[in-house]
Amino acid sequence: MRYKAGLQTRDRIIEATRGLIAETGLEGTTIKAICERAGVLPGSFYNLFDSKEQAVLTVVRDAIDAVDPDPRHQGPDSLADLVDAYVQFVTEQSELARVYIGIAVSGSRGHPELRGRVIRHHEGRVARFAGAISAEHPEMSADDAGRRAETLVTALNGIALHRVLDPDFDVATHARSLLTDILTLA
Amino acid sequence: MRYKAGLQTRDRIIEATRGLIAETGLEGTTIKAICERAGVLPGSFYNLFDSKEQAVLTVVRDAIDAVDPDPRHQGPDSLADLVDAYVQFVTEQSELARVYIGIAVSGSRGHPELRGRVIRHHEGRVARFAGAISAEHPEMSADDAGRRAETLVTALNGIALHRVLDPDFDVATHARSLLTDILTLA
DNA sequence: CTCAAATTAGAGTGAAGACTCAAATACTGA
DNA sequence: TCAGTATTTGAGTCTTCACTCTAATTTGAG
Repeated sequence: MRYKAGLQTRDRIIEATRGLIAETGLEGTTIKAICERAGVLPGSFYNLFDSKEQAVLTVVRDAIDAVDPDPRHQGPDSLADLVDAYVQFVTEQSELARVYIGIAVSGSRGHPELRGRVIRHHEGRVARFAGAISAEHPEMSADDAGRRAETLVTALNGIALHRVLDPDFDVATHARSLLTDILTLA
Repeated sequence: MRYKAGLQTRDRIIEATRGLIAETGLEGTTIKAICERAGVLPGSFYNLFDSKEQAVLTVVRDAIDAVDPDPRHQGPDSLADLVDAYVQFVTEQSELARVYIGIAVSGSRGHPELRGRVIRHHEGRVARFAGAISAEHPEMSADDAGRRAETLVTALNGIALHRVLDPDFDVATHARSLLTDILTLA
């Protein structure tokens, strides 16, 4: 992979793999299908990847990262921004969202590394949401903020899950309702 | 399947299939694996089922039904009861919960019947939750109750999803928090 | 008890899967 | 330009899958 032809081919293979995982799941993601979609022959595939698994894991890792595009950014996000970012991810990158949810359920089996990665990622997101909640509701205890953050993030994943099932599901509206409900104080 | 030996064998096959789907996903659910786990040979399997798919679909339909064990019961459920029932399902029948969530994501592809079934089932659940909310909060508009019910059910599925990832996740606590938050009026 | 039907045994089939390899071709640094 | 490496080709291997088939065994109604 030193010539640009190789890099381009690699990109096409990754793209084809991502599309197939999103559209047909791991079941339909065969070497044959990947190669056809990428316009490549098996030999080329194996010149660039050690195994099918390697290509799949690359796609999955990208999907996990895409959920939260800027994890290092420590700035003071508003809660609404965080929620909107997730809504945008779920609706605009629905392929990756599908991969993310799918892998969270089934793909983590046999891949403890992925499971750990998803869980750690989730914890990071909860922390960020908790920070935003605390900032906007200084009167709330840290414990309470953390609990609400965890509930909120988990529930948002539920919304994403449902959207995978029903493409017409109104993600934005429900996400905002959720936010309002969870932060309405008695 | 007229002799009791056949019925027992059928039960063992279904049980084995359910366990395999939950533990290894559809990927690891092969005829060989099912037969080994059930203590049966392929010939017996195909004497009782037309195809592997038939056995899998049987398990999946059971899982969907188990989410809401008594859908006809029109009595005045309390919201807390409904939530508790789901918590109980998720924690005590985690195998079926895994199957349900897994199928919601990937298994519905290529099986429009299943997708429709899951969505209809979801709508039924939302209606039931909405009824309970309205009963407990007569001052709330029907629209508002419906919206909150949809958010609640979807968020509960998110909790179930997370529990599939992390067996230590405290489903009961989060489900109750969610209920409180969503029904706290400004 | 008996016999037809149900069930089980277990080797075998064809298709499809992931992956390999040696030869041909394309690319690029020197 | 050209030598050497990267890339592509495409037929081929080996494994596993779902599923079949025939013969043997078990069941239970009459």
